[in-house]
Amino acid sequence: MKEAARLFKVLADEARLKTLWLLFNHQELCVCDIMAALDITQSKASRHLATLRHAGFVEDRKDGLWSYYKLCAPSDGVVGPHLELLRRTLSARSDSRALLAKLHDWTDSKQRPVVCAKGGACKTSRSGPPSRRAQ
Amino acid sequence: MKEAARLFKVLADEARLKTLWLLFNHQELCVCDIMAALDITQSKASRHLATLRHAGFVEDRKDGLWSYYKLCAPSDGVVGPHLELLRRTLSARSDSRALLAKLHDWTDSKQRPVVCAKGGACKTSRSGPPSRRAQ
DNA sequence: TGCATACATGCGGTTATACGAATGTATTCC
DNA sequence: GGAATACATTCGTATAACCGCATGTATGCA
Repeated sequence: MKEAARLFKVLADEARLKTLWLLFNHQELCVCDIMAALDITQSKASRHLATLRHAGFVEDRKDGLWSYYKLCAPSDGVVGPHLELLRRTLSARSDSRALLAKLHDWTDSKQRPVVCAKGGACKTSRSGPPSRRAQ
Repeated sequence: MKEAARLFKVLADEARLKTLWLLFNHQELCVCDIMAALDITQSKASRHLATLRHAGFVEDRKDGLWSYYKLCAPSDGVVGPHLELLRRTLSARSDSRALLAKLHDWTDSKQRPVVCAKGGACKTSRSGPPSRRAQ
């Protein structure tokens, strides 16, 4: 029962819900993707991702300088059903689609470093992972 | 999205989860029932019930001195599915059954004011609603 | 080797939450 | 009316959550 409350507490934050929603719709995302889509600072994105990771919602994978996050497999049966329900709940909302659109704008811009350099979304970085860069 | 976070925040408390669980299994309960089953103070029980009420999870009914709480009808479609999932999740847990047993011990004792007067569960009251009293 | 990048984390401040204790309110019973 | 009861609410406080800022760490690149 205490455990259930702990899990709900992790879900009780808008930034974390948005992050989960993005991960529902993408295989994996790096920290700068979350930063750009949610328009938040790097430390905030990193910390919320750490919270989700500690709670067993997501897992990370390091690749060079980048940390990629993705949803954990819904194995334990406690987190899984709630996430699935959350996914369906959010799917019907317009702000959810808007958030996805913002992420797509960002990932598109990552292909064109020039555009990104002029935009205000990226403060500390001006390009995505090397494998995704157009150059 | 912000609204979803707000609802999860209401669920992110053990006392409130326990209260909801008891209301899953009983048509309606008064504040002293929650106090006894959860072994918490009156102000704590009242406050958590108010939180659940403000969030639209439960509704209250006044009958003389007593306030009876029950679950709201799952009409809006946002709260309902999550509560149903919570209900099923908690059903499988042993501590959930223990909590129900504790409530039943209390309601039984309400039929015998003498037993309740000796117990430590009720601090400010020594009997249940008049309609349920054995005398 | 030196610098830039991507991310994690420690620190201090602010805000939100939870709590017990006490008080307030409405009701019932004598 | 007065006491007792059931509950709500206020108040002060302790704790936790969240955040920006700064720094630390590891990696990649010239």
